[in-house]
Amino acid sequence: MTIRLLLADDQELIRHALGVLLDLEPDFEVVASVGRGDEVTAAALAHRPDVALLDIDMPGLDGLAAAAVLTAQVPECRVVILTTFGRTGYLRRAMEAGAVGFVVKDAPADALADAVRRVMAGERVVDPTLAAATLAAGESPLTARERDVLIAARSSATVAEIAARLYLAEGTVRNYLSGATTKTGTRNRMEALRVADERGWL
Amino acid sequence: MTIRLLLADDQELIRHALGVLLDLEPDFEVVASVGRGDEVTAAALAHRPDVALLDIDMPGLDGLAAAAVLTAQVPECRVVILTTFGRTGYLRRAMEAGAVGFVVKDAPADALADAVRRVMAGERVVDPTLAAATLAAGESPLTARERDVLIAARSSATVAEIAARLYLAEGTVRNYLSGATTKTGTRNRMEALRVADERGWL
DNA sequence: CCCGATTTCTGACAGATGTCACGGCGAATC
DNA sequence: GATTCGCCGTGACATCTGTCAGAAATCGGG
Repeated sequence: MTIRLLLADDQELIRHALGVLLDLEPDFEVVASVGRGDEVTAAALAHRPDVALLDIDMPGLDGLAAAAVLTAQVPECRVVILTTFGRTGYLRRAMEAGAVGFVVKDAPADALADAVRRVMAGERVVDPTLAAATLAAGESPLTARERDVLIAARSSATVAEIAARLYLAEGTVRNYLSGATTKTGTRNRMEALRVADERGWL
Repeated sequence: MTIRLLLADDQELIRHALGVLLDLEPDFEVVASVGRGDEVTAAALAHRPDVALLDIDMPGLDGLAAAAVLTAQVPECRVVILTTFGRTGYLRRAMEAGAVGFVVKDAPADALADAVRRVMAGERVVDPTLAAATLAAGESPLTARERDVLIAARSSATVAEIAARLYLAEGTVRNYLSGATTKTGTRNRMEALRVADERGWL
């Protein structure tokens, strides 16, 4: 019984190389391969893969959102997130989105095939180094409001804009941003934003 | 006559997948594969590859520096830089470091093998989309001093620290940073730094 | 219902940041 | 030689940003 795979990664060269690598395994077959997050569900419906390997950085729809849609619409397809080590903060959200595996691109060569087989066996698979790092990062210490403000800060450059968008006084916004920078151990809101984002606190 | 290849990329899974992909070509043979920039030269001396494929993001020594060392010490080995689309600003510096090819990971699947063969035939190979983008980004509009200050700003967080390091008045540093933000079309020095870095202006 | 604790929100203040107008210097041009 | 132009360096000014102490609102337990 061969395992049918769907592959999603926006870097075509990488996607193709991974496809070749996986197709070499006698019990694997890559049945679909897409370069955009918003093509994942359609491809899954058309080709009925057993496992979907999704990158996080993709145009259209990111891998986490794609995972959520996919698990809702094609529940028999198991989702494995495959991404860069820097994006490890998304582990928790990936699990909430219904993923059952999380493999980093720094992992040893055979980790991917191994993860696929174990996922098919019903296990959840997470790189142990990664799990430890996530555990160390811990729960988000940010309050709901601090998170809101940080998210708004991502698209709005100035405090006044954020205040206007959230219907807050400027002082309030500055206060939340200050709290966020303290809790992230950074020195300004730009760094706080980056750190919080990396740790999956947004 | 088979073409001997050296592969350098810090993401082991990706490196292995690319290795498998290239080894499938009948006229290619991957003779060395390393995960750090500072291992490139030693591996090249030991295995005498015809072409070295180098990623830019690597620990130890980045791909550009590795390319410079490699072309100096093993001049018969041709260097092809293989990297992410976001790092395209490094094209000029890659060429200055002695690279004869520049392939992005977004390229079509056969672009890499094609690039290797053309490089072996004595051609220089650059993705046309990429060349156009680089041309559009153009020469750096930054003055020498503005570049210095931006580079110092990368490691020092505050204006006072930069001023102390470069023996300038704080006002002067602020002035250069202001110039840099204007020329990059950004709103603060953080963004200016990021943009200038992406475009290879540093 | 009341009390304390937590969260939300605000204005005030000091310090950092970005912009401006200015003078000095060297190279290219007329 | 005089002029023009671009780059380097500086201080002054208005604005933005981060931190603080504390008021109002919310919530859960006694």
